[in-house]
Amino acid sequence: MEMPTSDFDLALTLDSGQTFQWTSLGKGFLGAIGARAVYVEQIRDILKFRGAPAKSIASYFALDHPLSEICASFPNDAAMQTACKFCRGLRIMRQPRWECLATFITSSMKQVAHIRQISLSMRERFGLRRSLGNLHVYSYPTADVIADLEEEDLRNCALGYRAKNLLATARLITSGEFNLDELALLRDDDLRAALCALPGVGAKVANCVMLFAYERLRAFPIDVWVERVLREKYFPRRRKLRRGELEKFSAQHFGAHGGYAQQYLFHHARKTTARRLSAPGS
DNA sequence: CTCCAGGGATGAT
DNA sequence: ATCATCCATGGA
Repeated sequence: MEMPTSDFDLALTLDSGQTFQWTSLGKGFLGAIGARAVYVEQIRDILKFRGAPAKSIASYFALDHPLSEICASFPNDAAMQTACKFCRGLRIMRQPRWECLATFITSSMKQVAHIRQISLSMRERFGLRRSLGNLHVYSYPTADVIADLEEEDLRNCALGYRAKNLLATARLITSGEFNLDELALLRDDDLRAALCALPGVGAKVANCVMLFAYERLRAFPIDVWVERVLREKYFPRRRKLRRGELEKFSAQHFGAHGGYAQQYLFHHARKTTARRLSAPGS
């Protein structure tokens, strides 16, 4: 099957650090949407896909987001405009709630490559094997499945100290004490506070989950990369600057689609900041 | 080898 | 409220 798209860059979107499961295969990507194995491939403005209905694909990749309007709402400063140009076609996807929450609990103090490794390891060990022809992927393990594991099972997936938090959160959800779907009714501040009550969830992870799984496009996660960008580009000569000031500034400066702005700043910084190379001539 | 990563919880100012 | 420290792991 195939469908037309506009203002969409599949490879860019999948490489922007919001999801950690898709693997490059041939000209496209293989992954899972919920519990379905899916293959997607983009040729110019045509999106070819197998494994899920068009409606599901379009929703997952948020092809309905008015990207040109969103970009037009960004502040007209140099850093933002540079990032915006660099990220043309990058969309904030609609991810399943538990999958997104759990993945970002495991993301603490981990590089994107590590999060990906943890995520894939958990899928292979505890997820459901799903096939698409002769291709195979694994769904993300449900909260119920994880709740029945031991901490060591998760540590074997390289979660380290994060294992305890993920296990505790899974058990809160499985017990019915905490319902991720009911939270969708809450306004942003209440949703954030509710998520922060979960073990292993602080402001940053809560904002990621709000942005990537609750479609709260104003949520502005501040990780080490985004904090660097804010300090260097928006507050150059201010050595002492409180964290709270950065949060206040970003909430008012980037506006109703601050989450998109944040994602563009994040991805641009991560892809253009040269890693320190070892001493030349060695 | 060293450095650092899409941080959070805890306890001390 | 803000800061210091600890927590595990492995790619670069």
